[in-house]
Amino acid sequence: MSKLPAPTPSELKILQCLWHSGPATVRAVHEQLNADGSLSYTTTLKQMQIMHGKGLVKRDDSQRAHVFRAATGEAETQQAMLNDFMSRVYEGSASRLVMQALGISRPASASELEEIDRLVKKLRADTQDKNSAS
Amino acid sequence: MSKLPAPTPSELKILQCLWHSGPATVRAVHEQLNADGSLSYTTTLKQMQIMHGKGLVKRDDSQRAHVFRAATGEAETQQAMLNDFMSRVYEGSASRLVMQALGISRPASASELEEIDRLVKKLRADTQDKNSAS
DNA sequence: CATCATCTACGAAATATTTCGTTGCTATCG
DNA sequence: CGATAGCAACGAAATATTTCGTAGATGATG
Repeated sequence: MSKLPAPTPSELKILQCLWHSGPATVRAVHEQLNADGSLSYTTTLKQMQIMHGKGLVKRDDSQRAHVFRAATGEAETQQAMLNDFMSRVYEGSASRLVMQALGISRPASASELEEIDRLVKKLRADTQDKNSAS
Repeated sequence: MSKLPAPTPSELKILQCLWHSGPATVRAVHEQLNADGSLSYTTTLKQMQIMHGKGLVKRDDSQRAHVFRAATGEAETQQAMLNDFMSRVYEGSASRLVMQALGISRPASASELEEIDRLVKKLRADTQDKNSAS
């Protein structure tokens, strides 16, 4: 149960590939990640071998072309990375992070804002509960 | 105007020191950042020299002990790092990031949630405006 | 069966990051 | 004035990340 290391930037790309497309061979990942062919096949292979060494991916080697799958879920990994990022960059203040995220880019559609609004309401209710309970 | 590189984790710690305490010497930064004395003075010095080379900090060397200050504002730097993080980890979806950030840790006080609520309302109003204007 | 394509494994180079020791300079104190 | 403390500069080691070439094994094709 030794905690997994955070994926590096290029490791993250591979994980995203596996999360979105499911278990895959090195070849499949390589072609999806490298449509332009700027990187060599062995680069992707090596990357995934390193990830296997770190425990970031699991490997089924019963076939000649090994099949890899992510060792952790996408949300779980994002959560861990977000926690690290939040404490490093925002010194743990979720609200400052959230406000900057909402402030800048606004890919947030009306329905997404609606969802955030609901979440805020719920959290406010929880806070209220805690305060009146203490 | 060549854009500045993102600060590395330990560079970020030094920047935070400068943002919070204002311009300071290597000595001052070192002692604040290293109360336990686990790192060597020259480590901090070298770090700050590298940062100067990258343009992350400005240096006043009119005194024997040079005085450093952050080259960019805290919010500006956080914004840039957040944009990078958001596109790398959440593939650009601010709302997913926000919802995870609000979901996990909840250092968000009632007043902070209030503020987020106001921001959401404002963004919703903007979206409304845009839709009815087009 | 011989050849060719495909796959894993391995070593290693190039770059970035973090850390420290040594050197040489300049004030300050006795 | 001479010793000492504090400072910047520099080189360099240790580690992590990214990339690639070569070698060896295995399966498919003619």
